[in-house]
Amino acid sequence: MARFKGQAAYSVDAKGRVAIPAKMRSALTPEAQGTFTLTKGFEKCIYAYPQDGWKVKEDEYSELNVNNRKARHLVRMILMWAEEVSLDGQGRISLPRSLSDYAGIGDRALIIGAMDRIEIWDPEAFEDYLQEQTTDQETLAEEVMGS
Amino acid sequence: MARFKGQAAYSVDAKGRVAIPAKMRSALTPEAQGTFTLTKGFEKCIYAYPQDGWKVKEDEYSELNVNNRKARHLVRMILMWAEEVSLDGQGRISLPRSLSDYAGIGDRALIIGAMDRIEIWDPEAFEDYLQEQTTDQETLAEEVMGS
DNA sequence: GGAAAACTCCCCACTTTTCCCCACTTTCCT
DNA sequence: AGGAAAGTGGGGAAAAGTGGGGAGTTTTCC
Repeated sequence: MARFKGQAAYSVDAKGRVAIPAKMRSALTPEAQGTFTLTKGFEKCIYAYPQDGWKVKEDEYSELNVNNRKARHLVRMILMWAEEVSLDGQGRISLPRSLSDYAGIGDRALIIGAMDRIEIWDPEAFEDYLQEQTTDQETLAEEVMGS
Repeated sequence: MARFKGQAAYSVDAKGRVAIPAKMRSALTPEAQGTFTLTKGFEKCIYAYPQDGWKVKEDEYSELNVNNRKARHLVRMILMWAEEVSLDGQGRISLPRSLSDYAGIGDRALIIGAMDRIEIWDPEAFEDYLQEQTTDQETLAEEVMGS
Protein backbone atom coordinates (compact mmCIF):
# COMPACT_ATOMS: atom_id res chain seq x y z
CA MET A 1 0.00 0.00 0.00
CA ALA A 2 1.17 3.49 -0.84
CA ARG A 3 2.70 5.72 1.82
CA PHE A 4 2.64 9.42 1.20
CA LYS A 5 4.93 12.09 2.61
CA GLY A 6 6.00 15.64 1.92
CA GLN A 7 4.00 18.73 1.15
CA ALA A 8 3.68 21.30 -1.60
CA ALA A 9 1.38 24.15 -2.58
CA TYR A 10 -0.36 24.05 -5.94
CA SER A 11 -2.73 26.24 -7.80
CA VAL A 12 -6.35 25.29 -8.32
CA ASP A 13 -7.52 26.36 -11.75
CA ALA A 14 -10.86 27.80 -12.76
CA LYS A 15 -12.18 24.31 -13.36
CA GLY A 16 -11.35 23.18 -9.84
CA ARG A 17 -8.41 21.02 -10.79
CA VAL A 18 -5.27 20.51 -8.67
CA ALA A 19 -2.11 18.71 -9.58
CA ILE A 20 -1.05 15.85 -7.35
CA PRO A 21 2.71 16.14 -6.72
CA ALA A 22 4.73 13.87 -8.96
CA LYS A 23 6.42 12.35 -5.91
CA MET A 24 3.09 11.21 -4.53
CA ARG A 25 1.88 10.00 -7.88
CA SER A 26 4.88 7.76 -8.18
CA ALA A 27 4.19 6.41 -4.69
CA LEU A 28 0.86 5.06 -5.89
CA THR A 29 0.64 1.31 -6.37
CA PRO A 30 -0.63 0.03 -9.71
CA GLU A 31 -3.68 -1.31 -7.85
CA ALA A 32 -4.78 2.25 -7.11
CA GLN A 33 -5.17 2.71 -10.87
CA GLY A 34 -4.59 6.42 -10.59
CA THR A 35 -7.82 6.75 -8.67
CA PHE A 36 -8.56 8.36 -5.33
CA THR A 37 -11.58 8.52 -3.11
CA LEU A 38 -11.99 11.96 -1.58
CA THR A 39 -13.82 12.51 1.70
CA LYS A 40 -14.31 15.16 4.34
CA GLY A 41 -11.39 15.19 6.72
CA PHE A 42 -11.91 15.23 10.47
CA GLU A 43 -10.14 18.56 10.27
CA LYS A 44 -11.07 21.31 7.81
CA CYS A 45 -9.48 19.60 4.82
CA ILE A 46 -10.06 16.92 2.22
CA TYR A 47 -8.76 13.40 2.66
CA ALA A 48 -7.72 11.59 -0.49
CA TYR A 49 -7.33 7.82 -0.23
CA PRO A 50 -5.81 5.87 -3.07
CA GLN A 51 -8.35 3.38 -4.41
CA ASP A 52 -6.71 0.34 -2.85
CA GLY A 53 -6.50 1.95 0.57
CA TRP A 54 -10.07 3.16 0.44
CA LYS A 55 -11.25 -0.35 -0.37
CA VAL A 56 -10.10 -1.47 3.07
CA LYS A 57 -12.05 1.31 4.81
CA GLU A 58 -15.10 0.55 2.77
CA ASP A 59 -14.98 -3.11 3.70
CA GLU A 60 -15.12 -2.13 7.36
CA TYR A 61 -18.19 0.00 6.82
CA SER A 62 -19.93 -2.63 4.76
CA GLU A 63 -19.90 -4.98 7.70
CA LEU A 64 -21.84 -2.65 9.94
CA ASN A 65 -25.39 -3.68 10.67
CA VAL A 66 -27.96 -1.70 8.71
CA ASN A 67 -30.53 -2.38 11.35
CA ASN A 68 -28.62 -0.28 13.85
CA ARG A 69 -29.65 3.36 13.77
CA LYS A 70 -26.28 4.80 14.68
CA ALA A 71 -24.45 2.62 12.23
CA ARG A 72 -26.76 3.79 9.46
CA HIS A 73 -26.08 7.38 10.36
CA LEU A 74 -22.33 6.89 10.43
CA VAL A 75 -22.25 5.19 7.06
CA ARG A 76 -24.40 7.93 5.62
CA MET A 77 -22.22 10.70 6.98
CA ILE A 78 -19.05 9.14 5.68
CA LEU A 79 -20.19 7.89 2.32
CA MET A 80 -22.26 10.88 1.32
CA TRP A 81 -19.13 12.99 1.05
CA ALA A 82 -17.08 10.30 -0.59
CA GLU A 83 -16.34 10.91 -4.22
CA GLU A 84 -14.14 8.95 -6.58
CA VAL A 85 -11.80 10.91 -8.83
CA SER A 86 -9.11 9.91 -11.27
CA LEU A 87 -5.91 11.52 -12.37
CA ASP A 88 -6.15 13.15 -15.78
CA GLY A 89 -3.41 13.02 -18.41
CA GLN A 90 -1.56 15.79 -16.60
CA GLY A 91 -1.66 14.16 -13.17
CA ARG A 92 -4.45 16.32 -11.79
CA ILE A 93 -7.69 15.56 -10.03
CA SER A 94 -10.71 17.80 -9.91
CA LEU A 95 -12.14 18.73 -6.56
CA PRO A 96 -15.90 18.44 -6.16
CA ARG A 97 -17.47 21.75 -5.17
CA SER A 98 -19.01 20.37 -2.00
CA LEU A 99 -15.65 19.27 -0.65
CA SER A 100 -13.62 22.30 -1.67
CA ASP A 101 -16.28 24.49 -0.09
CA TYR A 102 -16.06 22.49 3.12
CA ALA A 103 -12.28 22.83 3.19
CA GLY A 104 -12.44 26.49 2.22
CA ILE A 105 -10.18 25.95 -0.76
CA GLY A 106 -9.87 28.84 -3.20
CA ASP A 107 -7.24 29.15 -5.90
CA ARG A 108 -4.38 27.58 -3.98
CA ALA A 109 -4.17 24.22 -2.24
CA LEU A 110 -1.65 22.71 0.10
CA ILE A 111 -1.11 19.03 -0.53
CA ILE A 112 0.23 17.03 2.38
CA GLY A 113 1.27 13.39 2.42
CA ALA A 114 -0.08 11.65 5.52
CA MET A 115 0.80 7.95 5.38
CA ASP A 116 -2.07 6.09 3.81
CA ARG A 117 -3.79 9.23 2.58
CA ILE A 118 -3.13 12.64 1.07
CA GLU A 119 -4.60 15.72 2.69
CA ILE A 120 -5.67 18.75 0.71
CA TRP A 121 -5.84 22.02 2.66
CA ASP A 122 -6.52 25.64 2.04
CA PRO A 123 -3.13 27.23 2.88
CA GLU A 124 -4.62 29.72 5.34
CA ALA A 125 -6.84 27.11 6.95
CA PHE A 126 -3.73 25.05 7.56
CA GLU A 127 -1.97 28.01 9.14
CA ASP A 128 -4.92 28.47 11.44
CA TYR A 129 -4.86 24.81 12.30
CA LEU A 130 -1.19 25.06 13.24
CA GLN A 131 -1.86 28.09 15.45
CA GLU A 132 -4.48 26.15 17.36
CA GLN A 133 -2.09 23.38 18.22
CA THR A 134 -0.46 24.32 21.48
CA THR A 135 1.38 21.18 22.47
CA ASP A 136 4.93 21.01 21.13
CA GLN A 137 6.02 18.09 19.05
CA GLU A 138 8.20 16.46 21.68
CA THR A 139 5.49 16.44 24.32
CA LEU A 140 3.01 15.20 21.78
CA ALA A 141 5.24 12.30 20.81
CA GLU A 142 5.57 11.32 24.42
CA GLU A 143 1.84 11.51 25.04
CA VAL A 144 0.95 9.53 21.98
CA MET A 145 3.73 7.04 21.63
CA GLY A 146 5.61 6.83 24.90
CA SER A 147 4.23 4.13 27.09
CA MET B 1 -22.40 -6.25 -5.38
CA ALA B 2 -22.61 -2.57 -6.11
CA ARG B 3 -21.40 -0.08 -3.54
CA PHE B 4 -22.80 3.39 -3.70
CA LYS B 5 -21.31 6.61 -2.44
CA GLY B 6 -21.59 10.32 -2.95
CA GLN B 7 -24.50 12.69 -2.95
CA ALA B 8 -26.17 15.04 -5.40
CA ALA B 9 -29.39 16.99 -5.73
CA TYR B 10 -31.56 16.43 -8.77
CA SER B 11 -34.81 17.80 -10.00
CA VAL B 12 -37.96 15.74 -10.05
CA ASP B 13 -40.00 16.52 -13.12
CA ALA B 14 -43.74 16.84 -13.44
CA LYS B 15 -43.99 13.14 -14.19
CA GLY B 16 -42.25 12.16 -10.98
CA ARG B 17 -39.01 11.12 -12.58
CA VAL B 18 -35.56 11.57 -11.03
CA ALA B 19 -32.20 10.97 -12.61
CA ILE B 20 -29.92 8.51 -10.86
CA PRO B 21 -26.40 10.00 -10.80
CA ALA B 22 -24.21 8.60 -13.56
CA LYS B 23 -21.58 7.59 -10.99
CA MET B 24 -24.09 5.40 -9.19
CA ARG B 25 -25.44 3.97 -12.42
CA SER B 26 -21.98 2.89 -13.42
CA ALA B 27 -21.52 1.27 -10.01
CA LEU B 28 -24.40 -1.08 -10.79
CA THR B 29 -23.48 -4.66 -11.58
CA PRO B 30 -24.89 -6.17 -14.78
CA GLU B 31 -26.94 -8.50 -12.58
CA ALA B 32 -28.94 -5.54 -11.33
CA GLN B 33 -30.14 -5.09 -14.91
CA GLY B 34 -30.83 -1.42 -14.37
CA THR B 35 -33.57 -2.30 -11.94
CA PHE B 36 -34.16 -1.14 -8.39
CA THR B 37 -36.55 -2.11 -5.67
CA LEU B 38 -37.79 0.91 -3.80
CA THR B 39 -39.05 0.75 -0.23
CA LYS B 40 -39.81 3.01 2.68
CA GLY B 41 -36.62 3.99 4.44
CA PHE B 42 -36.33 3.62 8.18
CA GLU B 43 -35.88 7.35 8.14
CA LYS B 44 -38.09 9.73 6.17
CA CYS B 45 -36.65 8.78 2.80
CA ILE B 46 -36.85 6.17 0.07
CA TYR B 47 -34.42 3.27 -0.06
CA ALA B 48 -33.50 2.01 -3.50
CA TYR B 49 -31.83 -1.40 -3.66
CA PRO B 50 -30.35 -2.63 -6.91
CA GLN B 51 -32.10 -5.80 -7.97
CA ASP B 52 -29.26 -8.11 -6.97
CA GLY B 53 -28.90 -6.49 -3.56
CA TRP B 54 -32.61 -6.65 -2.93
CA LYS B 55 -32.51 -10.37 -3.58
CA VAL B 56 -30.23 -10.75 -0.58
CA LYS B 57 -32.56 -8.71 1.63
CA GLU B 58 -35.49 -10.79 0.52
CA ASP B 59 -33.63 -13.94 1.44
CA GLU B 60 -33.00 -12.54 4.89
CA TYR B 61 -36.66 -11.78 5.40
CA SER B 62 -37.75 -15.14 4.14
CA GLU B 63 -35.64 -16.78 6.80
CA LEU B 64 -37.43 -15.01 9.59
CA ASN B 65 -39.68 -17.22 11.60
CA VAL B 66 -43.24 -17.10 10.29
CA ASN B 67 -44.45 -18.23 13.67
CA ASN B 68 -43.29 -15.04 15.26
CA ARG B 69 -45.97 -12.34 15.24
CA LYS B 70 -43.51 -9.45 15.18
CA ALA B 71 -41.49 -11.01 12.38
CA ARG B 72 -44.62 -11.45 10.30
CA HIS B 73 -45.55 -7.85 10.87
CA LEU B 74 -42.07 -6.60 9.96
CA VAL B 75 -42.02 -8.50 6.70
CA ARG B 76 -45.49 -7.25 5.85
CA MET B 77 -44.56 -3.64 6.53
CA ILE B 78 -41.46 -3.84 4.41
CA LEU B 79 -42.88 -5.72 1.48
CA MET B 80 -46.11 -3.78 1.18
CA TRP B 81 -44.18 -0.67 0.17
CA ALA B 82 -41.73 -2.44 -2.09
CA GLU B 83 -41.97 -1.45 -5.70
CA GLU B 84 -39.76 -2.43 -8.61
CA VAL B 85 -38.66 0.28 -11.04
CA SER B 86 -36.28 0.38 -13.99
CA LEU B 87 -34.03 3.02 -15.44
CA ASP B 88 -35.39 4.66 -18.58
CA GLY B 89 -33.29 5.56 -21.62
CA GLN B 90 -32.07 8.70 -19.87
CA GLY B 91 -31.02 6.97 -16.66
CA ARG B 92 -34.05 8.02 -14.64
CA ILE B 93 -36.51 6.15 -12.46
CA SER B 94 -40.00 7.26 -11.66
CA LEU B 95 -40.99 7.51 -8.04
CA PRO B 96 -44.32 5.94 -7.06
CA ARG B 97 -46.64 8.50 -5.50
CA SER B 98 -47.02 6.56 -2.27
CA LEU B 99 -43.30 6.59 -1.61
CA SER B 100 -42.56 10.16 -2.64
CA ASP B 101 -45.45 11.28 -0.44
CA TYR B 102 -44.00 9.35 2.48
CA ALA B 103 -40.59 10.95 1.97
CA GLY B 104 -42.12 14.38 1.39
CA ILE B 105 -40.39 14.75 -1.95
CA GLY B 106 -41.43 17.69 -4.11
CA ASP B 107 -39.59 18.98 -7.13
CA ARG B 108 -36.07 18.37 -5.87
CA ALA B 109 -34.52 15.20 -4.52
CA LEU B 110 -31.26 14.52 -2.75
CA ILE B 111 -29.72 11.25 -3.82
CA ILE B 112 -27.28 9.69 -1.38
CA GLY B 113 -25.16 6.61 -1.88
CA ALA B 114 -25.16 4.48 1.27
CA MET B 115 -23.25 1.28 0.55
CA ASP B 116 -25.63 -1.39 -0.70
CA ARG B 117 -28.49 1.02 -1.30
CA ILE B 118 -29.27 4.47 -2.61
CA GLU B 119 -31.33 6.84 -0.49
CA ILE B 120 -33.67 9.42 -1.94
CA TRP B 121 -34.49 12.35 0.32
CA ASP B 122 -36.37 15.58 0.20
CA PRO B 123 -33.60 18.17 0.65
CA GLU B 124 -35.33 19.91 3.56
CA ALA B 125 -36.25 16.65 5.23
CA PHE B 126 -32.60 15.71 5.11
CA GLU B 127 -31.61 19.00 6.70
CA ASP B 128 -34.08 18.31 9.48
CA TYR B 129 -32.67 14.85 9.89
CA LEU B 130 -29.17 16.28 10.24
CA GLN B 131 -30.36 18.76 12.86
CA GLU B 132 -31.73 15.91 14.94
CA GLN B 133 -28.41 14.12 15.03
CA THR B 134 -26.50 15.30 18.04
CA THR B 135 -23.50 13.01 18.23
CA ASP B 136 -20.46 14.22 16.33
CA GLN B 137 -18.82 11.98 13.80
CA GLU B 138 -15.73 11.13 15.81
CA THR B 139 -17.72 10.03 18.83
CA LEU B 140 -20.11 8.12 16.63
CA ALA B 141 -17.31 6.29 14.87
CA GLU B 142 -15.90 5.25 18.21
CA GLU B 143 -19.26 4.04 19.47
CA VAL B 144 -20.14 2.11 16.38
CA MET B 145 -16.83 0.74 15.26
CA GLY B 146 -15.11 0.26 18.58
CA SER B 147 -11.61 1.34 19.47
C1' DG C 1 -70.05 -0.56 -20.85
C1' DG C 2 -67.70 3.18 -22.44
C1' DA C 3 -65.56 7.75 -22.27
C1' DA C 4 -62.34 10.43 -19.73
C1' DA C 5 -58.53 10.75 -16.95
C1' DA C 6 -54.25 8.99 -15.27
C1' DC C 7 -50.17 6.53 -15.76
C1' DT C 8 -46.29 4.20 -18.20
C1' DC C 9 -42.89 3.86 -21.36
C1' DC C 10 -40.99 5.02 -25.35
C1' DC C 11 -38.99 8.72 -27.96
C1' DC C 12 -36.59 13.31 -29.22
C1' DA C 13 -34.54 17.94 -28.25
C1' DC C 14 -32.10 21.21 -25.66
C1' DT C 15 -28.79 22.80 -21.93
C1' DT C 16 -25.15 22.13 -18.86
C1' DT C 17 -21.29 19.81 -17.11
C1' DT C 18 -17.44 16.83 -17.45
C1' DC C 19 -13.45 15.19 -19.21
C1' DC C 20 -10.04 14.47 -22.76
C1' DC C 21 -6.55 16.44 -25.39
C1' DC C 22 -3.25 19.92 -26.89
C1' DA C 23 -0.13 23.74 -25.98
C1' DC C 24 2.57 26.73 -23.31
C1' DT C 25 5.47 27.87 -19.11
C1' DT C 26 8.26 26.73 -15.31
C1' DT C 27 11.22 23.84 -12.67
C1' DC C 28 14.51 20.30 -12.11
C1' DC C 29 18.54 17.65 -13.16
C1' DT C 30 22.75 16.49 -15.41
C1' DA D 1 22.95 25.52 -20.86
C1' DG D 2 19.83 22.22 -22.68
C1' DG D 3 16.59 18.63 -22.42
C1' DA D 4 13.11 16.34 -19.88
C1' DA D 5 9.72 16.29 -16.59
C1' DA D 6 6.32 18.84 -13.90
C1' DG D 7 2.84 22.22 -13.56
C1' DT D 8 -0.84 25.42 -15.62
C1' DG D 9 -4.44 26.91 -18.73
C1' DG D 10 -8.02 26.53 -22.10
C1' DG D 11 -10.95 24.69 -26.32
C1' DG D 12 -13.96 21.36 -27.87
C1' DA D 13 -16.20 16.84 -28.09
C1' DA D 14 -18.86 13.78 -25.47
C1' DA D 15 -21.69 12.64 -21.69
C1' DA D 16 -25.03 13.87 -18.21
C1' DG D 17 -29.12 16.14 -16.83
C1' DT D 18 -33.76 18.21 -17.90
C1' DG D 19 -38.11 18.73 -20.08
C1' DG D 20 -41.76 17.45 -22.95
C1' DG D 21 -44.58 14.99 -26.81
C1' DG D 22 -47.29 11.11 -27.90
C1' DA D 23 -48.76 6.09 -28.28
C1' DG D 24 -50.54 2.43 -25.66
C1' DT D 25 -52.41 0.64 -21.31
C1' DT D 26 -54.82 0.83 -17.03
C1' DT D 27 -57.88 3.06 -13.78
C1' DT D 28 -61.77 5.76 -12.59
C1' DC D 29 -66.23 7.24 -12.65
C1' DC D 30 -70.67 8.15 -14.59
